[in-house]
Amino acid sequence: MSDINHLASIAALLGDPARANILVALFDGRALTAKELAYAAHVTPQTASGHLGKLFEGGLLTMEKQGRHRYFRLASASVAQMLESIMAVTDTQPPRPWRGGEGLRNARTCYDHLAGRLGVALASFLMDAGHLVLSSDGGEVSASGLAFLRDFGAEPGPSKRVFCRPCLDWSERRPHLAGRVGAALACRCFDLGWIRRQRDTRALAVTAEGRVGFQARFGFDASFGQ
Amino acid sequence: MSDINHLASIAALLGDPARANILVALFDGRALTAKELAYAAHVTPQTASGHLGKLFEGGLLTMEKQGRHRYFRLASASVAQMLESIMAVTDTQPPRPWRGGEGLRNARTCYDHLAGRLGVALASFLMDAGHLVLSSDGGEVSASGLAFLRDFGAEPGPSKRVFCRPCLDWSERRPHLAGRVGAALACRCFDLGWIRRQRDTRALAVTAEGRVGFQARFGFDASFGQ
DNA sequence: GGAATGATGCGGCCAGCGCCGAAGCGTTAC
DNA sequence: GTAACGCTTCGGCGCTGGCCGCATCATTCC
Repeated sequence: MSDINHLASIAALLGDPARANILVALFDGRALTAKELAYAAHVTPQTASGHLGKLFEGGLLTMEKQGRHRYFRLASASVAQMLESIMAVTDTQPPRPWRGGEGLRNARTCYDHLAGRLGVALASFLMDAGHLVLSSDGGEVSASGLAFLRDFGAEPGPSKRVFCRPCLDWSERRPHLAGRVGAALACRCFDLGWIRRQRDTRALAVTAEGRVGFQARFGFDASFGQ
Repeated sequence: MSDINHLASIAALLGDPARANILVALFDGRALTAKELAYAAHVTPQTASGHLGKLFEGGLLTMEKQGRHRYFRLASASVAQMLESIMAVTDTQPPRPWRGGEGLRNARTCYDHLAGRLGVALASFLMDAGHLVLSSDGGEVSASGLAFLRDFGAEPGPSKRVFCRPCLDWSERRPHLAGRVGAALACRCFDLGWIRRQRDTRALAVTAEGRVGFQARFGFDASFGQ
């Protein structure tokens, strides 16, 4: 009883377009200020402030003050996964024409890991090389995969068995690599300067070093025909 | 742009208490009539009809006419997973006192698999016996586990590698067994008559045969102290 | 055919909520 | 100190949307 109302109240928070825009803007895991989020949601700062208060109250966001700025970010990975699962539903629906930018299709972040053609290409390479097994239900990194990741500088952690969470890509409709392994891989690619975030979009830019690096290490052309 | 509005519209569908009640009532995968759902949502049939129309229009439900009845069920497993992930968020939040029935804590269905103490106990047995490895990120059935399941009559499918999706239990806070394997296991337990659905609740009843069977096969007491 | 039942359509009521303008508070910059 | 900036609170407007009573249609039972 009470928890169903709680479910509904959480969902109602996501149900307003302005708040949905705010959450999606934060979906890549960054922390943004109230003003930036107001811009992202296409509302005035006052209105955004109200929404942010509700989202914070609802436990979906965390906030930290820094001088006269307030930085907001998603409260946890489970919030990101919730957004992900809703996007999965919006996508399994009538094949509505996708009018988003081509940049988002190529490469984007999905909270803490990589998605789009880049994410799928990475996962494909690892699978083809026998480093990874992935299905819709789960996945696992092999011994050779663990060595490969370690050599690449993306050690996923100390646990003996390294499972991964697959994440169905809404643009490519193929699973890509999420979970600890996906996060470590994405983090390393940022560190190497292979990919860079862009302003005002979740789309990622593959740098010149990145194109060379992905070709050399992972054997695919990260320009995706551009 | 357009897909964010779509996300918001889906979330708005879940954001109304009456619709949330309808979806949760359908969460165990059964098909229910419009009247039953009106009762579950605590609204009149007219109101429920409106809600069902919206949910159907939004692609969250499927409907089939049978005589003068209309049976509704969740449109897909991805809808169930969406609900699951929202429940996960509602639960990772302030440790609000749980006022639900004790029956639900013991055994319930989670769309197509088993949850509650029963679900966790099953997963624990399989893990202790070396039949299953499960973490928060993923899981896998071992060769011995595959043989065990086959012998039990719950063959999960022909694929060489059998991964499982873990599902964080909101009452036990431990992962239990979802995905194809979880569904096959639950299905077999129903077939054997070990568990039975109850009216007007997602809670399951463990039958006398079930208590004997779970004790013999899985080595735990399925009465859970009752 | 007639009555009962399940489901839907319509009209009207009303609460709730999103929105912005104006004003207030706190911090930073000069 | 003064000004600029970021953010929040308050108040009022306007509209969406949930709810039910009543009526209608379709199906089944007798």
